[in-house]
Amino acid sequence: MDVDPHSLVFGALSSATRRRILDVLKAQPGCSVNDVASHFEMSRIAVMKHLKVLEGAGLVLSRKEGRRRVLHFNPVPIQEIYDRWTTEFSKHWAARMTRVKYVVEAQGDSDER
Amino acid sequence: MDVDPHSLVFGALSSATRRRILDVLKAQPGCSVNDVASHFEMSRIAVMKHLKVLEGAGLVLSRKEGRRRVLHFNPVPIQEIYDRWTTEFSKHWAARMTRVKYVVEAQGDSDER
DNA sequence: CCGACAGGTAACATTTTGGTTACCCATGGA
DNA sequence: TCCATGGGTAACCAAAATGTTACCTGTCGG
Repeated sequence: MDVDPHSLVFGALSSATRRRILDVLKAQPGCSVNDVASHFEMSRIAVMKHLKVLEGAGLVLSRKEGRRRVLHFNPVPIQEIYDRWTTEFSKHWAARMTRVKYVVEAQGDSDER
Repeated sequence: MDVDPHSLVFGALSSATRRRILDVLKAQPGCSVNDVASHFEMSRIAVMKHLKVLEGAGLVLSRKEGRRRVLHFNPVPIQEIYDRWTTEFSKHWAARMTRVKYVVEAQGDSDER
């Protein structure tokens, strides 16, 4: 995994567990680390590490409140990737569909992997 | 990294190298493995492994043509994630911006990471 | 004040990732 | 035919990711 923001966000989202954590934070904004951990089988420490990855990608915002850490989902990084990739891929989408269809058909008899 | 399609696509995109490979395939559709490898410092084998990851995520389509392997970028998996996440996050975006702003301001004095 | 509770660190084990070199196979051109 | 070219596999290695347990720190409630 690299250091640029894109890689951090994609890397964070590449784990089903972390995406589930985001779901929890969306459903219960402002909840604590233990609140999140209670939804998973793994140890609280493992959840904390996932939270650190998510926070490093900017997908989670947190602050200490007394002895609790208050967690919030932050959609902004996703929105940013969204905006960039829309403009970048929009020219490929409709235009490419025919080509992709051709490729898929043409490889019908080839070796798959 | 898990096995579900989402994780595969996000995982594939989490590497700047692999995103650059996609750029090459977008610019030179139908090019060969060596064509791609010529754009990078690393060995051809390393590039092939990246291509395998991309193909596993459905982002690259390939077929054998003589002794060459012909490569194409496939935007469909990104489009699918796009569609799903649009509907899933759209309710959070505009609505959340005020909350996020609040959170950011409120944590102004807290520890950052 | 003191114990329970929430969180954080450290050290460790295991698995996955990302790269290498060495070697093999197939094909296409002279 | 024969060899250069493109591709593929195997074995190996270092580093990073992902989980664990053990232990420490700070804060809230009684």
